[in-house]
Amino acid sequence: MQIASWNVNSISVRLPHVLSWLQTVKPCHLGLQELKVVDEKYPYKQFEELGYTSHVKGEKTYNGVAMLSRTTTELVHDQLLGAPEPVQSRLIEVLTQEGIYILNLYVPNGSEVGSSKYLYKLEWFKSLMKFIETNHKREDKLVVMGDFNIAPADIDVHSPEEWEGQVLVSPQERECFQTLLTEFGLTDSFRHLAPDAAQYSWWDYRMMAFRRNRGLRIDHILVSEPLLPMLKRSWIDKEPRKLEKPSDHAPVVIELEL
DNA sequence: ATGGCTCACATCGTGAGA
Repeated sequence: MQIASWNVNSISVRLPHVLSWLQTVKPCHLGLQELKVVDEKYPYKQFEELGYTSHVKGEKTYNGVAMLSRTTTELVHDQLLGAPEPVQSRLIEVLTQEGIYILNLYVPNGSEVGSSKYLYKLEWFKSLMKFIETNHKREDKLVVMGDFNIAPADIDVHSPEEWEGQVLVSPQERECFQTLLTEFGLTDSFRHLAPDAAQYSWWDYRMMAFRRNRGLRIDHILVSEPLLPMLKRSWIDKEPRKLEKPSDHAPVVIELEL
């Protein structure tokens, strides 16, 4: 069973890419981030024609997340209770028929270290920890995935010296990420299966960053302890990033053997 | 060198993203 995550940077603009990618990879579940549409403008029908039903938490202009599945899933949560103001559409959680909880996240970007948006990001992350603590046990089959807007280590950064101290790589953000892993027994699936791989999931639109492979690995799929023995593959699919008018993020995928 | 792309909008410059 394949589970994937993709920040599409506007579902309206990226719909052809997402439809094409679904037909090629055929994941069982796909979490999207940065829909940038209200629910009413979400393309439910086009996905249904490919056999995918959607749970959607949209928002005007910014943010917005969705979970697409080939099998029926139960919507468990579509908001982060206790999140700082202003409330934004950044979390959606479903329960699959196999009893796997999939928590799909769009973590705030943080703008600049020390800015009010950076503080919002840290507060949001604290709320996320409380949310998971409240709603899950370590024994749960739990996938926490999405755009974390955090590159966990220097190996996840094309030029660590250029990025040192910047947002996405700051020690505080990295500490948040590591605490999330240790508190709930979660494993970074990509890093677990490829301890030394320098691969990225996001490249700036500017300065030909993709062609020069100047990227960061900030999109992640974390799995809980009960799921770890089932984890067979984890990869980042750079193909859609090569297309015309791409998202700046690539899809990330795991394969579980149930 | 503080830009560089891309997206949405009570759009045609601005805020936001990362």
